[in-house]
Amino acid sequence: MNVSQLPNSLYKEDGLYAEIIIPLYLPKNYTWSVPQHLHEAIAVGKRAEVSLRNKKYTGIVKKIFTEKPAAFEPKPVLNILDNEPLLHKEQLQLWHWISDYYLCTEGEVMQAAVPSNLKLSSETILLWNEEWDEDFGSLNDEEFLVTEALHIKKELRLAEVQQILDATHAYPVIKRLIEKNVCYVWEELKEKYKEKYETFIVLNPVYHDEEKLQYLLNNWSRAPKQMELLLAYLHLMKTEGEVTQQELLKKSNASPAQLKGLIDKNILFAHKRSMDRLPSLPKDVVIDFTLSAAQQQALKEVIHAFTEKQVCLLHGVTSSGKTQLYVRLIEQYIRQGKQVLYMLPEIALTAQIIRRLQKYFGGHITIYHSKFNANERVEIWNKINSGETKVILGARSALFLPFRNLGLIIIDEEQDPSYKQQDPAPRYQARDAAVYYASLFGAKVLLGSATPSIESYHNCELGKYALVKLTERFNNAALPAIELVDTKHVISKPGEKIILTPQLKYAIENAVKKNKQVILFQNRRGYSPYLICNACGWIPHCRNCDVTLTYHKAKNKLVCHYCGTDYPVMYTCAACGSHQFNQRNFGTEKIEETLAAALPDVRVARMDYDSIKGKHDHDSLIKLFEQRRIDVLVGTQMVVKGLDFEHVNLVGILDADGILNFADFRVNERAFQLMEQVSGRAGRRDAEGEVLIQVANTNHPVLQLVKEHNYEELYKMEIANRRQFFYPPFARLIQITFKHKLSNIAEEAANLMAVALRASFDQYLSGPAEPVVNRIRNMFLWEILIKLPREAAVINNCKQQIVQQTIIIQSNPQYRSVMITADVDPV
DNA sequence: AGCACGCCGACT
DNA sequence: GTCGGCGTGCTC
Repeated sequence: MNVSQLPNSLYKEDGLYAEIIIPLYLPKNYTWSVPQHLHEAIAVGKRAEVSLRNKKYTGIVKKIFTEKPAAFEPKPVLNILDNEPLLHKEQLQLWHWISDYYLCTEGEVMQAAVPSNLKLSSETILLWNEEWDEDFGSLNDEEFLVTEALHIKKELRLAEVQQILDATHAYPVIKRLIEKNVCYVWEELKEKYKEKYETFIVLNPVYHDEEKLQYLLNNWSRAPKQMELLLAYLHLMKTEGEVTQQELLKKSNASPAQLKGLIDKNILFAHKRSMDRLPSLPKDVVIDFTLSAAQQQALKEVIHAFTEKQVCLLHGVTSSGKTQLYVRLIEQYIRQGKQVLYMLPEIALTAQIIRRLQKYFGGHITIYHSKFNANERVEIWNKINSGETKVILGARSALFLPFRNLGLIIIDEEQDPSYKQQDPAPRYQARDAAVYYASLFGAKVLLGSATPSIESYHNCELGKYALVKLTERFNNAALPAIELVDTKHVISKPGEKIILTPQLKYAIENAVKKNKQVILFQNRRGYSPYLICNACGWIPHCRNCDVTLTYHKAKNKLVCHYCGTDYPVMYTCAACGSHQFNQRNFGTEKIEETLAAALPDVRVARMDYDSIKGKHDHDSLIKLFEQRRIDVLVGTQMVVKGLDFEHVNLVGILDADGILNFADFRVNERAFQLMEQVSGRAGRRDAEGEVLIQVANTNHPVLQLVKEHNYEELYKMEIANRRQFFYPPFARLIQITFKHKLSNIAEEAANLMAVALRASFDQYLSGPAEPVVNRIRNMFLWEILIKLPREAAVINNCKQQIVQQTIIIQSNPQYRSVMITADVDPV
């Protein structure tokens, strides 16, 4: 241990104690004592092996101190697992900030932050007790099965026992076996990360001598296959330089036995070498473009803004070439030897952008997102920790990597909701956490967006962030012309929406004729968003989530888009017994079908959550579209994120009413952002971009703003709305805790929420708070109704009673809690 | 997380 | 009467 970490007077070999974060939901961090022999090794940020309730865990040392805790007797730290700290003080500070700000434990942050292969937890192993009297008769069936297996193997892992006993009740059986002295248990920590080895084949150096090699070949007797293999090897070596065993066998069609023959004869050697899983590219910076005058100017402004402010918002219209600006900025930081974190929403991390950046930064850049497997993550982690990697391109979880001298964080598409982690704790907003994180390094943050979030824009208005605008499209392409197509007067069946207006149909035909491509956007997957009973108007809902079920034609199922459960198609109305259902509205699946019927010569493909099973499907679909083997791409939000297609000049928004009527409390912002993003896909390389918006409510104010790309006006409108009806732009997190089950408490909870919020409103609002509070009450009521049933299902529908009703702003992990997040203002 | 302990309904 | 599910408390 580094003595300087201790207060001066306490170098003495007194007791040493460590506060250690373990990846569990514990009310606070626990303390372990550090035995003498680990005094040297222990340091803040290293992993420690500790035992808690007789299970072993890997934790991170957070603090080292000498005062003995009075309240309990600490157990000893069992081991220190690292030679060098895995984390630095900045990461630990970040964890602490997140746990405090977003109301969770540091253990939960650790769970999200550290790759699973670095968090070992113990494995229970049963060991055969040689001294057992082998009285098999005393065992019941289950005990006998386990004992039998153990008798043969002498050692069983918990997972194996669970396999024998079908999982659920392995523990009681094991317990009885221990009591009966059949076995005893052992807890073992396993390092899960494994280095990757590759076997290389090398020629015995003796034969580097041309003559000797010739002699060998000329005097070859028997084993003609081996000779063939050797020749194949020599050829490969000449062309590739290095030859791996795998490659050699594949290319020569030889068998491992033949290779072994050559190795046994000492002609070839095989040796194993530890390999990098990540492809290594040359560490060059090759930037082969020049910025336009407008980009140049914006870059200058950003750099200047960073001399005064920590955060800068770059508001650039779609296709203004924000990425190129980032690239230039990143270049500057790399040249200063600083690290850069470039964050993108997960969905935008496509092969397209990755390829582009790798072209510029080669081996300096590393990608990090959830699709990487655990071993790869460890390698990325180490490369950042050692400072070898300068640039990380990653999704929100990349924030937790152990940067050492971070200089810049770029958050592209900063308004994207996927920066918020919703489901498992920590529920954090990565964009805001990044602002805090950067401040720990004195690093700068660049937020980029064509449609900034209201929060960030507001921070600019307040003077907290700097604002730089980029209003010109790259290559001087004009923004696409936006045209509304009124669907009110297009004849269709009553209650049904028109999918393809004649105007849009004509425009598609026209675009395809000109060899251009088309993107059609519909914010609904599936075939029909809901079925409705013809007789009584009953609509099938999900049992768990209480949301309407979407009909999927391909699967012939009703699917809940909230929890994913599917139900058989209903033929009988649960309310009135009628057998007639109408399909209301349309989703991507139906559009695809309609198009195929209306325009049989046009090649149509669909891109949504259903048509893309693996990451691979996504990439290959994009490739097909890029290669122009598809004319029309129908899709959900997926088609808008981070893709740059050169030949699209028509974009259709099929049901703008659906977007404008979002049952969402931020209607205008979301609707504007979505339409702006979608329409930005048109005409990125030429001046002929065209956007058709099919809409019945043509007077909606947001449509006008979309046509004008008038973000400023939208912002004003939105802020005014929030002040009047909703909530202050930046409410703090609110958490309600219930000490028992949740069910008929939604109303109650919403009331409580309203009470708590009323107080916070006084700061922001001058007028009467009542309308605001009512609106919020309803909003939270909705949230709770939607979200609680899932929670309640987990906790198994118990009694309808709140034992404790408190709204706490501080965390109290003792209790089960429901948390509702509002957007949070970064400190 | 996981495991022990205590409380109430089903039942060999 | 007990067996066992479920809910609650506790772990350095």
